[in-house]
Amino acid sequence: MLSKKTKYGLKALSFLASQKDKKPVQIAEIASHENISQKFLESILLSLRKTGFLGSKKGKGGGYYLLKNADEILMTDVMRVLEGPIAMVPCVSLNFYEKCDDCPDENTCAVNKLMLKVRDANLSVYRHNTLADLIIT
Amino acid sequence: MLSKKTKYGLKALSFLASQKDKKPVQIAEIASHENISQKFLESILLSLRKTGFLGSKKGKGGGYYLLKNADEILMTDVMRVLEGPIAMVPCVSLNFYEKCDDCPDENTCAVNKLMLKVRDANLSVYRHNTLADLIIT
DNA sequence: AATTACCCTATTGATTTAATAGAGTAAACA
DNA sequence: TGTTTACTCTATTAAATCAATAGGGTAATT
Repeated sequence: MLSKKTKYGLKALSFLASQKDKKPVQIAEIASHENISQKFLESILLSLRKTGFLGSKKGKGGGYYLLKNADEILMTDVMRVLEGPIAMVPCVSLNFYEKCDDCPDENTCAVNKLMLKVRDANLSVYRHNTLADLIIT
Repeated sequence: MLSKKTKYGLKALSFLASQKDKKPVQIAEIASHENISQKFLESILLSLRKTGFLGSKKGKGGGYYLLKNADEILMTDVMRVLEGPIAMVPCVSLNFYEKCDDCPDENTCAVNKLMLKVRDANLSVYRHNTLADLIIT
């Protein structure tokens, strides 16, 4: 299951990408437009800022805005920040590899073999989609 | 993340599929060979029996065995029983569809659009792999 | 009849998730 | 310069899910 955090994060990014200009948008406006708990959204936007996707401006007329063009924001990067590893098991993860403690040999592991294919399929989707591809004009 | 239930279930199925004949294998033997808590494995095998993947035999010489050939067991079916819906959000699920209560319109939803592609990619993997494909001789 | 091994229910501890509360801080504008 | 606005941060909590454990019950085989 996709976490609410990821879901809300994607919706917020899409909303920002659909703005005409790159003027800051207030948290409250994003939250109400996308039906998201404002406080929860705050923490999500904060993590997107800390990872370089968003910029923020304080004070009157402040808010959040995209730091790059939507078509330069890859879904692989967004998903890794919001949802974590793309792989379903650590032993097939590119960025978060870990050996399974219960598995004697990855080369003969049925789970490993299947999850490797699943990972590749998912990666392929995320690599070929940018934030711009999610916007429906 | 893949749940332990699914992981263990896949390992147990693979172990059964790798047997020379279709004689019943005891829970204890599967558990020790695959490093799985025996009691936990019991409940998993039980659910696989109730969903028609396994047969069981009681008494001495009893155990679990595959009801079909490994190449007739599709990963889509196995995954749906063990892990649940393949889709990451209910609004793109084929077998477990549900409308998102926070989303006014699926047709313009960025999350929906992306997760539809992800679902198709995953389905494609699971549909083209059977239990036989997981076995490394 | 005794043994073996499956079958079932209930409970628990740990972890994660989603949300809430409340105080703090920095920037803009009059 | 002071006030408003809106982002920033920490802590807490309620709920849900996951993984495992315990223990007794039942059915089939020898």
